[in-house]
Amino acid sequence: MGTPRRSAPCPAGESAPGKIPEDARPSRLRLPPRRAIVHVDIDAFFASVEVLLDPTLKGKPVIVGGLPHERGVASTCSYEARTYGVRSGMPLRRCRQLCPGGVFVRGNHRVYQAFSEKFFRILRDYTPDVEEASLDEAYLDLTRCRRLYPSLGAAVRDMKVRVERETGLTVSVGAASNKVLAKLATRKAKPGGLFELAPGAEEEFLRGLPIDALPGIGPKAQVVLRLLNLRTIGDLWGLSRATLHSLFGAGGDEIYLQSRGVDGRALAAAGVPKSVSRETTFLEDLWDERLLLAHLAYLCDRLTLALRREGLYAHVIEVKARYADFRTEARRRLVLSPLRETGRIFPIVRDLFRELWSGSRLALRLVGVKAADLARSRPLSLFEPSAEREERLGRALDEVRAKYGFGSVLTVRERMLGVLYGFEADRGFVLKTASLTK
DNA sequence: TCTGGGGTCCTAGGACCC
DNA sequence: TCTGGGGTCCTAGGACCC
Repeated sequence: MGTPRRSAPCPAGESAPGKIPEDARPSRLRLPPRRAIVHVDIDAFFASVEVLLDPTLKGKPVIVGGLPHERGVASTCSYEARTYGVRSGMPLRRCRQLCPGGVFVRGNHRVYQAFSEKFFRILRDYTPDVEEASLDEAYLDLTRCRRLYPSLGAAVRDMKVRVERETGLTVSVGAASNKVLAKLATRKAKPGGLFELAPGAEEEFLRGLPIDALPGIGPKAQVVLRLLNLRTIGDLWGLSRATLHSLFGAGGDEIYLQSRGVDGRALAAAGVPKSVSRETTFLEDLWDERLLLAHLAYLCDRLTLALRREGLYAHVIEVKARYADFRTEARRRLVLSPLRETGRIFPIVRDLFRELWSGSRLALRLVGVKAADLARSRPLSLFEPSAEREERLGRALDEVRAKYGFGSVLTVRERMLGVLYGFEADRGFVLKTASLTK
């Protein structure tokens, strides 16, 4: 099996709070040094960037994710918006109800990406051991760098000041002996603070935290735990590992260990991604097969653009559909020779889509395509001239679209399928099959 | 409160092979 | 002939995270 998502039981290695479970007790003979893990999180990232781009938004409730009449949710909101009860993940229409004066923006991922790159460049000045947990979230392992810094605390404060000065964004920082404790420390530091969890203070720190603060406990697990009348992390200590395992499978073992502050995970190294996907939720449900296929062709083009940019080939192609009633189905196919050309991927997508959709013919609210089981290179023996031609076509399209926008040029396939772009002043070329009703 | 987009990992069942 | 057990691959779906 792959690397565990959360902590692997760490036999000898973790400094942990008082209630160390028997099966996770470190060996007495050789205690490795306590690790120095720092978690850094940009406060209200997307919304804060929007305020930097447009200073008149400062102090206003900013909600990033879309316009309030659109289908969608808030991906980030400013702290001002949070005072109205708005939260990330909340449907936009609900946000507007709670906060009618809110400033709604669609957001610009490319700009966020650029800020994120700057953020990580600064962090890497302090240690090479940096994990990119997301665009706005990082773990640093300063254990190996201890001797470089007279005081770890001073180094972390210096890093925080530099990030804030050079990006204009505020960050929250947590420091502890492992990842889960550092992340929980950051939660306490928010917004904009720094919290260092002192050795020996872990048990008291964890005891009173709400159960949903623990990574890995989502909405479903919360329902179960609430039925058991468990509200805090301390309450979890009363459950045996076997009980948690029977409730949540492998995730239950992680909950057992992490609720006790035990987490032996090393920082994840950047590597080949596992999958790349592109999907769209339509403004209104669609049932016209021609339009749906046209949109899938467009998504294939965006997908292969991403594959070419990252130098990746796919062994698995997947199509996803979400019905008007929100049920979601997917079909995938394993291909023997790895792909990244639209001309080869789209026929597979079309077949999978017809297989998927032929039965019910309910209207669809979403379609998506995914490339998985990715590899950096195509095996030499499978070289085929037609693939080479497709590849060149793809690269040429990338260049034109980089210059003039995605909708500036359509492939023959897209024309035949009826892909339709329009030009909108504020957004450039916009796919019209996705917004037929407006 | 009609519910995004881009990811990761886990689980379960069936096919297939020995 | 009336019946195995284990391992692995593949597919589909779901929980969770930001």
